[in-house]
Amino acid sequence: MTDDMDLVFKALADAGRRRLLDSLHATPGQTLGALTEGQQMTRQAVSQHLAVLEAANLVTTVRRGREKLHYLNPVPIHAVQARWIAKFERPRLDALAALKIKLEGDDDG
Amino acid sequence: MTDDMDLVFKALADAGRRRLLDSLHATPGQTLGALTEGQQMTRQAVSQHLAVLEAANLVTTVRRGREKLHYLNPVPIHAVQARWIAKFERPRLDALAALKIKLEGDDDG
DNA sequence: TTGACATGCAAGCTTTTACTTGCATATTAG
DNA sequence: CTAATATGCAAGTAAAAGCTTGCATGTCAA
Repeated sequence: MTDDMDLVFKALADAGRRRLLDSLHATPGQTLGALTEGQQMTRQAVSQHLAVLEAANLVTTVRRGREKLHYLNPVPIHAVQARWIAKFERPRLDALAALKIKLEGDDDG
Repeated sequence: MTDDMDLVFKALADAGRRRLLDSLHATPGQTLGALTEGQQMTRQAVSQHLAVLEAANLVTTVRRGREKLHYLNPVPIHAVQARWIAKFERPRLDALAALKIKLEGDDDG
């Protein structure tokens, strides 16, 4: 019984896939080839990661001839935030987290 | 190189572990035995899941004699929200997500 | 101390995940 | 048509995850 939320969580649980989402966030509509260039993976590996992201509905694609354009779909990420993360929020933590980010630098592996 | 964020994402990528967090959110300070009762897993399986959650700093423990009390630590969840999810937010989606939750019911598997 | 209770440790098994290699299909340009 | 380009499919391999079983350690109560 893998529901939709579970697919999203599992899709996000890989740094390579999160990097692909970052890349699509920065540059929407990239092809498989373009996405592969920014990664240290073969084209096939990237393709399989994209399939996972598509299954979780985090990425939507449009075919254009022999190319496949990839777009980030932020809705599932937002659903995770609204339906799951919000349950665990405590009011004050926003400010603390912001400070922590400032001190640490804002990168994600 | 698994950084802190990656441990958190991976820890959250399992429905059983998310249920444990839910349980600790509802009832803080539960022992391993108490947490096991609400799950369809053996004590050892729950113990191993809790170890993953502890490694990600999502759960903090206090020893009390022969018991070990478990507490949810919301800070890493908030860090994920603030440092990663926030990047993908689009202003209007909050209202839409709230409506979607209302229509679907608010459960997580 | 002794027995019951709560948790810890570790080996072994099964399933899933991540990745690679090799070939197939589809599209565009000349 | 033909060659180059862009992607798809599938089998195979290696590593990681999830779970179980069996025994060990530590604590409390009588």
